[in-house]
Amino acid sequence: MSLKFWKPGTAGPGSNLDRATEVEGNLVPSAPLYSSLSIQSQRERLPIFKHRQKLLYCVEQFGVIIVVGQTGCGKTTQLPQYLYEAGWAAEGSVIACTQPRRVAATSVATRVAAEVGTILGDEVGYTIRFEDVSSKERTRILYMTDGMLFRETLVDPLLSRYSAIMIDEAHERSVYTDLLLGVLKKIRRKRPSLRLIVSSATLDATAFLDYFTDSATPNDATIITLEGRMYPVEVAYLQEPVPDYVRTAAEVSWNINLRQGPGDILVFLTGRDEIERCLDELSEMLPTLPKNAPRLIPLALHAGLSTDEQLKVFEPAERGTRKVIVSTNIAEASVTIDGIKYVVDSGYVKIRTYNPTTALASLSTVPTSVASATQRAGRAGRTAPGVCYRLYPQAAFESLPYSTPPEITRVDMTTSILQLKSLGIDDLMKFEWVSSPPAEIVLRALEGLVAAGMIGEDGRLTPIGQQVAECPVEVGIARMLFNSKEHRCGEEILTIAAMTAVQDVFVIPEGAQGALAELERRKFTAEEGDHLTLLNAYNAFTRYGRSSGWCKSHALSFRAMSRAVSIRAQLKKYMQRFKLPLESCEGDARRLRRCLVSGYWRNGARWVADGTYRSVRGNKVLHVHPTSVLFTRKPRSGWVIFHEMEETKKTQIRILTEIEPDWLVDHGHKYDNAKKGTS
DNA sequence: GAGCACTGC
Repeated sequence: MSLKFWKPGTAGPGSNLDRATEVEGNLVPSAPLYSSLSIQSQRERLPIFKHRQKLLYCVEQFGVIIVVGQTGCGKTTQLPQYLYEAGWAAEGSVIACTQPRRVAATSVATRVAAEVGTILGDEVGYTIRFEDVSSKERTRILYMTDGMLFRETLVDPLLSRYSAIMIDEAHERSVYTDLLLGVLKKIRRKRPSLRLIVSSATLDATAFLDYFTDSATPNDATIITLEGRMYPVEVAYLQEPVPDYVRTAAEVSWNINLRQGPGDILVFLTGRDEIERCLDELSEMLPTLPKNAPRLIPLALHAGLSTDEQLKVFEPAERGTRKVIVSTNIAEASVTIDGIKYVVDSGYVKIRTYNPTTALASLSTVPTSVASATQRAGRAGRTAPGVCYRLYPQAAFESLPYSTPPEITRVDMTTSILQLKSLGIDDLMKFEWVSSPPAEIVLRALEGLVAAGMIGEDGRLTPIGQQVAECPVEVGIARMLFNSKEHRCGEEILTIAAMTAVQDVFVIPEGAQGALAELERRKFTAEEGDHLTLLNAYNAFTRYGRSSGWCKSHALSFRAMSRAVSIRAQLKKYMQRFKLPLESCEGDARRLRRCLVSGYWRNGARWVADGTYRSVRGNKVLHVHPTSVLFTRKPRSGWVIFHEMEETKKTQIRILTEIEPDWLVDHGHKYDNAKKGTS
């Protein structure tokens, strides 16, 4: 092991030597809130406090304020309170603060309610999907997910109950952040009294300033930079690139353990596979660990783990031991672990991209960005000065893109465009995007919406399109829900819709446990395919008391199943609102499958002799995903519809159900006639 | 015969 690092000196975010106190989206609840200091003096010690007057002045003078601040400056908890104290929530108006993640919205709201001295849900509350802990009359500061606020624009296009809206973590550029910013710019033209605060952790924030500054509003926006509260992080690069960063990551972690002082290690890799390989490498080396070295505790962290397994990474390392947490990108922003002193960064990340020509989503491993590498390094400096080892040469760092392309430029836009149309934004090319999605993606989405009958030839929403836009599901699934009336199977379709919306229902552990899990899963297997298998699993879950113990013994994810229950309850309300009957098909699987075809008819495929399928549209070679109950079996009719298609090493289809080819032909005719205007 | 970055409504 002769890896040579050199250190170009201290870099990374911030360098203020004070303990970070900003609450973030932790999996674990934050430590006890206050010790001896009063709430007021705690608040006054935050770095943001000395900018209070300036911030309030800017909110008076400008319509849009871009706030650049590192983690720990207190912007998320303090800014809404400053506005509140200055009277921005007078006369029943509300100050909103959006977060990209649910945990962040709830934990920050809890913290702020304590600071304000109110019960959560009273003056300070939060709104996330399935949970509204706020009062329409009394809540003045409302934390919410950005998706929730975007949804609110569908009901109240001017967001008239808000006096000020803070879009937090805007640098993450989630689809909803981008849609919201676009809509908010439009709203501010009609309602200039609304104040907008865009908060971002990176210096890239000038892009937001440019976005809100144009000839129509030349002096409307300003930018304020706040200092963070982070310890310095030293950055070291490899002198030469390495062929296998997984192996190198294990070796570097090993050397840190031998040569460096106390502190846990956080390793960034791209996926579960790499994480397991890295942990294997470390385990193989463990027997050779010198007696005087700290004992290494290797731990995995990725979204596929159960809550229990994820919580393990938060347990403090015992004396004489050191944790090595090998993680996906989940530890970059979603999960914060204290006590990390060393970060090992592979420099790669897996991102989803969407190819509108083939309508294929794919997952590919790409180099990270400068912004993301900086964020990763910062994970070493939360509680003490740290070191970040980048497993690539400095020259490679310098050639990285500044930031990862925003999500909106690389995902299927069907649902987003339906929602924008519902907001009355008919000319999508005139919509002021922060970053424009590629024209091909927009066109592809429009074409799909026309084919599904959501948009008419005039480019406007059809009556059913208007209703579907309100449903929080994909368009195909919504069509299926609406068509269940005709097929008299609303009860079952509702369950299937909910189950397809959650991923990773079946838990498959490694090794022998995995084989046992496979046997458990077979108990739910329906001959017709995966949709009915999911239906069986859901019905069994509710029949046996919705318990986590039952899930564990049947290889099901309790988290996923509980989510399905919530989604089903939510969708049920929409079905009732749209007067869709909740009839049961009474075990008539044929009716159920016909209804599935009515939603998924564009996703038809035909079995061929080598065990693969050919797509009806495009004759593409499709491989069945190994989780499918049809993975090993030829469907009797030779035809299936599938829920989704994704490109990994091969093009795979997930969640399949056997159908009769005539049913597809039926829908083809209907579509054709609709296009010709004869039906 | 074999696989899944991360969110969100």
